[in-house]
Amino acid sequence: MTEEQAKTFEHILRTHKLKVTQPRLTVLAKIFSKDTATSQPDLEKSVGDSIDRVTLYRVLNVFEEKGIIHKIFDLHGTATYARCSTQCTTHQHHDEHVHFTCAVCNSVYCLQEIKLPEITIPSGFTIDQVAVNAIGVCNNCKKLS
Amino acid sequence: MTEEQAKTFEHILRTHKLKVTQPRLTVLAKIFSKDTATSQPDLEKSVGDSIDRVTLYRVLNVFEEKGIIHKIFDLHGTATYARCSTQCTTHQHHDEHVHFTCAVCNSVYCLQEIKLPEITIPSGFTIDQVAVNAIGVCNNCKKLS
DNA sequence: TTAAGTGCAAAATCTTTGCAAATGT
DNA sequence: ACATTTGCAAAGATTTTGCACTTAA
Repeated sequence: MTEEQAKTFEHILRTHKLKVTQPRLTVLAKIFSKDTATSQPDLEKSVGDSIDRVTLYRVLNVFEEKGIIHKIFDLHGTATYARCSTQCTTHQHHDEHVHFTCAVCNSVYCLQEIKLPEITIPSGFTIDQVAVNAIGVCNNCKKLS
Repeated sequence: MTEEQAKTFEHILRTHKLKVTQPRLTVLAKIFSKDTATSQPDLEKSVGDSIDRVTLYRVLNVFEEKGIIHKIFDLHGTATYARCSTQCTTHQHHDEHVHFTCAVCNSVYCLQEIKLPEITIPSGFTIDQVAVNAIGVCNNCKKLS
């Protein structure tokens, strides 16, 4: 983690009235370093025993509550986490972007740049948000095959 | 379960080379009686101890493998199950319809009649299927509020 | 100083596996 | 009769809770 990154992460934490601690900085670095969502198991493996399993759960939960990250479930129902767009606030997520899940490597990509399709629903229903998950094979896995 | 329904369910099982057993008939009846997907916990509660928990898992898994039902994860990552459309075959699911998840009652509706939007993805990626999940408040919960 | 956060132990869930008994065909 | 399916017990995995110790502000 560079000096500059550390500054950024510290700022994120302070903005959300969270104390700056090592576990939190580590988790932020892991999640923000990738353009794909990171699964709980992957996070757990990558932090090793530098962070207690329970602490990891708590850090992820508080980040989600504060709107720093959001949770997406992959094809197997495993929780994965990705950074929120800037508009996210506590208890008010706006993750209205398309997710792409690779069926090979199971990575979840947040495709911010693609605009959401229009959905029409039956009368009597109201829509708060639309989650779109395209499932296929990603760039990376294509190359490998 | 009416005589006629029993016939239908027996036929479904035989078609997929599955033996006709009480647990399987019960689960089929539960899932097919609703237009919303049924969660594993709900199923478990509603069958009580007429079916062993382990058997329920196995029945759901074999139904999914055979393409009789499909699995959808709700907002909390809980597995829910709904009948497959007729085109589903073993290991070849075609659940390309829109799901609507009610944020109040957590029900998952399969909206077969609504056509899928077009999605464009980055180059190098290929799409196999698109899962759309509209999240909001359903008909039922609207009335109650 | 002190409220917030962490780590450990332990509990509560959720899901899978192995195997003997029961059951459908 | 015999392969399939079930139920129980037990293991494995995942997530939560309680509480004492530590640490950031």
